[in-house]
Amino acid sequence: MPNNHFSRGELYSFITGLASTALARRLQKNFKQEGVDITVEQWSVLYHLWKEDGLSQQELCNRSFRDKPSITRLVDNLERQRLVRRVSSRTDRRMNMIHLTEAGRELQVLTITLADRTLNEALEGVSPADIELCKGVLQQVYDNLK
Amino acid sequence: MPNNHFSRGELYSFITGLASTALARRLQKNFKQEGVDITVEQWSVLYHLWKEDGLSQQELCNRSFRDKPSITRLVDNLERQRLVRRVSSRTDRRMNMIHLTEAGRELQVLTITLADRTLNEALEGVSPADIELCKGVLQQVYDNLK
DNA sequence: TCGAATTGGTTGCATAACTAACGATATGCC
DNA sequence: GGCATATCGTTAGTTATGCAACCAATTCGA
Repeated sequence: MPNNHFSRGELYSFITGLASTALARRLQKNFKQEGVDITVEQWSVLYHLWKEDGLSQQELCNRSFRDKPSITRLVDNLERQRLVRRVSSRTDRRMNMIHLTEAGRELQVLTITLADRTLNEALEGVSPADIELCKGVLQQVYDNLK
Repeated sequence: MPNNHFSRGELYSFITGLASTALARRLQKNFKQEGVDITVEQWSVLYHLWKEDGLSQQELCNRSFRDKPSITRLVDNLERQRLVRRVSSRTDRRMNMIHLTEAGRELQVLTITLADRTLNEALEGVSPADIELCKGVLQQVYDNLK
C-alpha cells in the first residue's frame, strides 16, 4: 500500500470531519450562550425560510441538501417549538407549505449576527481571496459528487 | 439586515454542510457497492489503527477529532463486528488499548483503495495547488476554533 | 499517607443522518 | 372513467453526535 494513500486519508478527514464540525459546534455554543435554544440544523432550515417563506418540504430538501425524512423531523421539531407552521397547500394537498411564525421571524437578526461573528472567528487570518478559492473547491467537490 | 449577512450564511453551509456530507455519502455508497459493511465513521477510526495499532480510546479521540462518548460507541460497534478488541492496559487499568483483529486488518487495502477512488472522483478538475490551499484554509479554520 | 483533583471510559438523553418501505394525492395514458 | 406511475410526506430501524453526569483508577500535595 503506497504511502500517498495515507495522505489521501488525511485529506478525507480534512474535507469531511474537521473544520466543518468545529464550525458547527462553535456556532451551536454561541447560540446557547445567547440563550438561543435551537440546533444549528434547525437554524439552517430557518435560514432558507427567512430568504423565502412558505417553501414546501421538498423545496427545503433541495435547498438545504437534506433528504426527506431529515426535513420531516426538523420541521417536526421546529413546529413543536412554535417557530414554523405546516400549512397544506390548497392546490396540491400532498404538499405542506412551511411558514414562519412571529417567533420564528424574530430569531433572524440575532442568529444571523451570531453566525456572522462565528464565521469571523473561524476565518481570522484567511484572506478573502483564499476564502473564495476554497469555496470554489468545495463547490466543485459537491458538483462532482451530486 | 445588510445583504452580506446572507452571503455569509451561504459560506457557512459551504463549509459545514455541502461538500463534506456529499463526500461522506459517496464513500459510504462505494463501500456498500463493494460489500464493505462498515460506516464511514467506523472506517475513520480503523484508519488511525492501521497507522498505529493499539491506541487508547483517548488517543483515538485526539486523532479523529471526536469526543469520548463517540469513540466509546464507535469502538462498541467495531467490537461487535469483531473488527477490533479492547485490551485493558497493564500499566494503567483505566485505559483500553484498541487492537485490530485479523478481520479488521483485512479491510485496509480494499477500503483505502475505495477512499482513494472516491477522492479522485471528488477532486476531479481541481488542481493539486488548489487542493493544498483549500486544505490549509480548513486547517486554519479548525485551529481558530479548537 | 490520606484526601482532593485529575484522567480514562461509560451511560443517559436529545437531536440528526441515511435507507427502505409505506400511505395518500396527483398525473397521465388508454 | 380507471389503472399505472410519479410525487410528497411520514414512519421504522440503525448509527452517530453533543452534553452532562457518573464510576473507577491514578496522581498529587499537604
